[in-house]
Amino acid sequence: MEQLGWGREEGGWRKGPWTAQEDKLLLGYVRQQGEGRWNSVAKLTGLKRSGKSCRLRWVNYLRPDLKRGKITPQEENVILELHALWGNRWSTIARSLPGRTDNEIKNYWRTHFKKGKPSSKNIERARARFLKQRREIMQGQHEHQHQRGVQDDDGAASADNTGGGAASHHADEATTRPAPPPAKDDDLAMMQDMADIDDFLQYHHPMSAYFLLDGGTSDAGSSEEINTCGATWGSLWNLDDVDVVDDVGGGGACGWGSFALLQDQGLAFY
DNA sequence: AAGTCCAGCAACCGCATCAAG
DNA sequence: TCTTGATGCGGTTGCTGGACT
Repeated sequence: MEQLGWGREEGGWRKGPWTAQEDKLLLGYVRQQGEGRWNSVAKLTGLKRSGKSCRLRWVNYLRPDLKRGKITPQEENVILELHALWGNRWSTIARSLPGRTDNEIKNYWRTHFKKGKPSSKNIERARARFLKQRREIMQGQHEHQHQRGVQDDDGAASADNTGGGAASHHADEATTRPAPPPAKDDDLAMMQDMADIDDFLQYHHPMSAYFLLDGGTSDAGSSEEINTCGATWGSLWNLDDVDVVDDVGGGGACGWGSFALLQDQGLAFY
């Protein structure tokens, strides 16, 4: 049944499901020309698809680094928590899940959570919990730096081994990490929270913050890495009370014990 | 076996943003 | 500065296949 021209040509452009032949043409184009300039795909390949359609097909289906298969529970946790922070910013969330597309995550959310679960209460709780932890850690670090005082003045490099190292790391990642969600509405307080969270994660938890396992070049899709990251997010978010936090790291270093542990395991994060 | 319902997924649409001219 | 085209993003729609009656 053909509704709304589904599977037909409209205005010179084909619409509807892609055929294997069309996929082949598009793949060939990307191999030769690289991503981008989608509007020239039709000219160069004879494909009767709009640039938009080509881009979408590539991003959501043909990209070689896409991770197939069901969303894992760990990924689901990440989706839940990031959605609690960012709302429907699917592309931002997707950047934290290598091999997953915004469309996939959006669909997953709609089918699994849209119908009232988890409750917005839980989302709020997760966010509040995180912000609380963040404040404590920031405070702890501030005190730590204060104690060190100016005695480190001669060694900016030495400072870089702690916070500075993270800072340089931070700078390096600036080009690849997801950009902080842009202000789109007037909920400035929330946006401030989100920006804080973003910066905070970047500094203090660069690995799990966005994993930043470059979907295009790394083996990010391996379930092992995903699971590991998920576990870290679990430790980040599932600290149901601050007692646990205190047990791990004496306040300031809370929860990040798992981070060190993962690094000890020789896992490469960047 | 046939019909219905619904979850999951693929794809389209409209709008926003950005860069080049 | 304005216009225009390309690209990105989020919302929505439509198809498919499996589960259920």
